[in-house]
Amino acid sequence: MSRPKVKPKALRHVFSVPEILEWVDAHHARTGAWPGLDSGPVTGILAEKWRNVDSGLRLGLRGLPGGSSLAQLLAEQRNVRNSGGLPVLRRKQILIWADAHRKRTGAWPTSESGPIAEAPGETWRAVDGAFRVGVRGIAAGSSLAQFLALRRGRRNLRDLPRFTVRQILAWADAHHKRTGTWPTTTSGPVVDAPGETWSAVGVALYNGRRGLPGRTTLAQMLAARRSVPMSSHLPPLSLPKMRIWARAHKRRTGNWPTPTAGPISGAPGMTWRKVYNSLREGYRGLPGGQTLAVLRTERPTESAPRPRRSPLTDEQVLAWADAHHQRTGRWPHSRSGPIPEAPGETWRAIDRALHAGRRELTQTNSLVCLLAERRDWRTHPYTPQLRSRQILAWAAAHHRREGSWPNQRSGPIPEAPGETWRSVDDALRLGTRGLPRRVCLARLLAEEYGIRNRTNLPRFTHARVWAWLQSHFRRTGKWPHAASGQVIDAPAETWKAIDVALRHGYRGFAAGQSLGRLLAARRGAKPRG
DNA sequence: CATGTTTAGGATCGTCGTCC
DNA sequence: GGACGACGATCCTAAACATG
Repeated sequence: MSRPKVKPKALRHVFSVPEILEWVDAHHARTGAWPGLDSGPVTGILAEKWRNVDSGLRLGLRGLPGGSSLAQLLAEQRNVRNSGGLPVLRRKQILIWADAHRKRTGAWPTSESGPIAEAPGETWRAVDGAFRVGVRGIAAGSSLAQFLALRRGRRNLRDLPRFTVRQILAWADAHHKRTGTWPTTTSGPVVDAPGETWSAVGVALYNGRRGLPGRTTLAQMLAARRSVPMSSHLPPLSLPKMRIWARAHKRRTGNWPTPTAGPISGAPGMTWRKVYNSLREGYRGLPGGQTLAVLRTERPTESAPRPRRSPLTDEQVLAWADAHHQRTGRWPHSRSGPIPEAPGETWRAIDRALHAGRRELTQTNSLVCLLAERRDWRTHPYTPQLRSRQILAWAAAHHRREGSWPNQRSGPIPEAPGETWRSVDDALRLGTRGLPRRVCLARLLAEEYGIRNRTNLPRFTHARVWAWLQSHFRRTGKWPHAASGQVIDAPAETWKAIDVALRHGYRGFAAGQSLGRLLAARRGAKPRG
């Protein structure tokens, strides 16, 4: 039965503001931090705690004037941020900061943009938080992204305009009218829709984004709705016809055509870039490996008999590939250029030789295929199919090892070299690599193992919470509060989480309540001891 | 208990590299 | 030129954390 010892009044130290500031500075010099209420004893003064100093400043005890606080003193005298008395954020001021950020960096700020250069102590995350939660004079229910979209017309990733097939066709028609060609996914920005690109349109069509059904492509759509021939089914190009185009170009401009010479007159939709690509890569019935130069000769040269090339072995090719991998950190592919270890050889030549089974190499699809088989290197066509069962087994292993379930940020999967949790999550979301469509890792784990995640948290109801409250009271004889830890009848829930949900309006509750208020109301309504 | 800030992680968009 | 997986960047909700 020890009672707290109360020091006789006469022995208590009398404080003064300059003296407190001395202690404050000493504390800062010693610890690098400013003292707070929980900083314990004040060094240099016997049995005084910072909490006592604060009380003195607040209540006007021990010779102090009162009406202040430790935090307020630090804010006024030492310019320390006081979370209890932060200045109101003005929307106009935020716009000035945002404009300055954009001028300096070329981009609008986001919540990830860190400290605000023009406002020491402030961060973009805190500003975003103020918009969401509604603090410091700002109404709740918005966000930095929404604010900048409203006031500066910035595109908000989470609120992008929906696409419709009709709209895309109208843009495509305008593109066709203007340029004489139909757009492709590499056509750059959509002129009639600022901010949009044909690449984004293509991805949205294929993956079913922004209101589109998905699983179609720009080329398929234009083939079906505008009778544009699909590039993969284009008729062969004939050398004589291309020579006629080239001579006409020479007559008109004085020069032989180059890949950048633009559209070909008399051949709607055709460009010199397309001709060049087809010659080089061997599309549309052409052999490949040629340039526009072949169009300059009058007669089809029999392309100078190819010098017979020395035989190779798979092992030799693999050794060069290993050297390339060692040097660059990547495996070579058909466009990796010359091979330094083998003067005169290029990866393209090797790739073609492998394809044709020439030069005594084992015939295989390609260089990539050889590396996939012999070096266990994974690339798109060789990415293995995935099975939900396999993914669940990896997840269970992760859980055994880490004590937590994996999510999209969990990094590589040790059981599956080359695989990451992100790549698995992407495949599940898009329904690729043999997986059923439109699931995600979190939902798979929820459905198969009952693992909670942020989007499938059960809703709360007042009735259920009231039942938990009564049960807690029956078992412990006390009513729970926010710090009471786990809910006995629902071990996955905490009283803290329930309190926060009541306050902010999460998980089915309306905002503006609290555990304490709920309890008071219920007990008032039906007292139960 | 109130106020304010930060973290964890789920969802979405768009670009890039590389293959055919 | 199209396909398609990897990846970075964002934006959002829910909850934890920090301080007074």
